[in-house]
Amino acid sequence: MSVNLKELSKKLNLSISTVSRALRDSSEISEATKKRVKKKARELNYHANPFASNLRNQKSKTIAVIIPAIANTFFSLATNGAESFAQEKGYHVLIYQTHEELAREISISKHLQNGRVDGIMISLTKETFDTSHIKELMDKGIPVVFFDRVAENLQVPKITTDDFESAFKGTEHLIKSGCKRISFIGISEVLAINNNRLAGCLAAMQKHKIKIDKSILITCDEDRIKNKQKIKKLLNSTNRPDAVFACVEEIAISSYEICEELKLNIPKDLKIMSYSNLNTSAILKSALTSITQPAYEMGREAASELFKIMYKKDYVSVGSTIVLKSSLIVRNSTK
Amino acid sequence: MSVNLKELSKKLNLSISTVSRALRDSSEISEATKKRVKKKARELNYHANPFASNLRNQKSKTIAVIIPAIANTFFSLATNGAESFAQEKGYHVLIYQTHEELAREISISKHLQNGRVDGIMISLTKETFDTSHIKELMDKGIPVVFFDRVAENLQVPKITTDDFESAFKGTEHLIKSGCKRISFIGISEVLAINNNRLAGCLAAMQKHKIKIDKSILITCDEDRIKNKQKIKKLLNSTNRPDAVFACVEEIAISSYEICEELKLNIPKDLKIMSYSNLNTSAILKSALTSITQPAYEMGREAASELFKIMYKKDYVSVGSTIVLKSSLIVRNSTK
DNA sequence: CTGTTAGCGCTTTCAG
DNA sequence: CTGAAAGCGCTAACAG
Repeated sequence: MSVNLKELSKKLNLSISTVSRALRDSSEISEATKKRVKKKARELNYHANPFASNLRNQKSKTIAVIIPAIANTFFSLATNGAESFAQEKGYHVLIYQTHEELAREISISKHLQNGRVDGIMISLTKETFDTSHIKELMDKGIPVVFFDRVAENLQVPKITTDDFESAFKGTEHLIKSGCKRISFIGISEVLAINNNRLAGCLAAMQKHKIKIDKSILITCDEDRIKNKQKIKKLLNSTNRPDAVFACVEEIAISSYEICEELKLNIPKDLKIMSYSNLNTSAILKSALTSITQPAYEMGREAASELFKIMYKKDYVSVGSTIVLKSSLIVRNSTK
Repeated sequence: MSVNLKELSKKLNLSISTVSRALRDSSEISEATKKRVKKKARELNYHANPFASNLRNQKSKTIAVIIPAIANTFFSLATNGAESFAQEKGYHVLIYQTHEELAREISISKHLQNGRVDGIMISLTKETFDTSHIKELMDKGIPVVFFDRVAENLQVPKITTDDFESAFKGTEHLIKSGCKRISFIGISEVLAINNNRLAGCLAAMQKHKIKIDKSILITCDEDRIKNKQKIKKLLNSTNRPDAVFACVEEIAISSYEICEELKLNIPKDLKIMSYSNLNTSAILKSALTSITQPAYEMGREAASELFKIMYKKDYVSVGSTIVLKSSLIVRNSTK
């Protein structure tokens, strides 16, 4: 169907190897032939078969991005950054969603052991307590980089934001706005981001001598319906918190929706502070106060780190961590 | 590095071809050997090299999704649908962003002529007036499907929503809420979605005898800054419209932000109606009224159509169009 | 500077 | 039911 090197070389009365070299600007080919070859290639609309090259070179010029969900502001921004970086480098990006299921994360990891990609960027699921599937990839020599949802026990570059610090500041902001009973709603008991954010939140409360009530530090799970019920129970109780610190956007939105149902006035009855990137639009700003992660930059940074280790011949990954700064965006009406 | 068929067959004292067949459940292999082979393969953690298979089979089990931007509610939802469908079928998804630039769309198309993917799903850029690059792909025998931003002159399956009808209904809603001076803010003069939405909007105005002022039917372009200025000028003028019909979410958000700057009260001073999928969150609902497209379903539907034509041996694509229904979500405070 | 040749790892006739 | 061998299209070592 498509024209290949053999045909092309025949038309040019040159050997296959000469043509191959000419097309890849090898220094051992004269300028004259290079020009002639390239012209003909364009004429015949020649495009190298990537599988043949990949097979020969043992590399694919492709990276994988594994994320819980693409339809999520943070992850789609990060994917944007990663894809943009990769495109600049002439690389292709395969995308895989785990839908927050460890089983899928494992299955995808297994699939990628075959060398289909030269490197992997991953943000773990809520459920990922064990990372031996990632370890296996590394053992096969496939470069891996974590971003945002990292596993701390693996020797892999990690790109995160300053979760503890930002949560600390965010909570201080709530306290300064007069909140005395702050609830933390998390997404996982195994994810570092969750635990760091919780720790930052608690530290701020401790510093300002706010009583910590463990019964209003809750964790959601996979079940959306149950989560809503949990949050509803929390917000509908007689000694309801006066603020919610939502670990992620998704939870902030659920909380917001429940406030509407319960006719609670935000921010009078309840303040919502959340990690969220929706506030790139003015719209969310008017509804809650948020901690925004530099998501696009994280994607680019992660890709950039990945390329660094991909380019190394004998790749020995180190567990360095790059921490980017989040920023606190204060709700309009609170300022 | 990785174990291959040769090694595996050596360990089993079988020929390469027998092992290959056993692994792919060929009927000409005895159950006993199949079992033995598969067990060993698992033991040795064997994974077929995809490039070798691809080269041999001339197919990649990979599709490409080409979109203007991934960090966009509609496109990320659609990508979610496409990726989910592909994952179910055991296919991989390559993602490419055009960033609304025709030049990139062309460059990506050229890259994909080499057979890296078995099929392509694409949503065009704002600038795409000419689609010969897509035609070239089709001529190379690569199945293509359009979704949302389609080119009407090509014989390709197209998945769209009922743009005219929904815009008509959305505009009627504005009119019934008392609007008398409605502005349409578009994104392109070549995209069918833009023109169909505009047509629907105008038709509703005509039906209800609302005066159409061409000076407030405007089109944005690539320049974000200029766009904001245009919209600001529109909303700051003495005979400002009492409603804006935003062709896409992006424009609705800009309009919203400008209202804040100008201290315009939404929806009292200005109503905003928009195509938007942000309203999956309660948050946007409280700010504007929107027409929501079934984005996830569109992604799945487009993937599904793509697979249909990919599976056909001698693929002759027809220009069938599948139209999905959008829904009008009315702003809370207006109900 | 150009050509010949040997694979990359897999699938698939064709023989047995 | 199993094995030998050719070849997918490209690259790179080796020769000239």
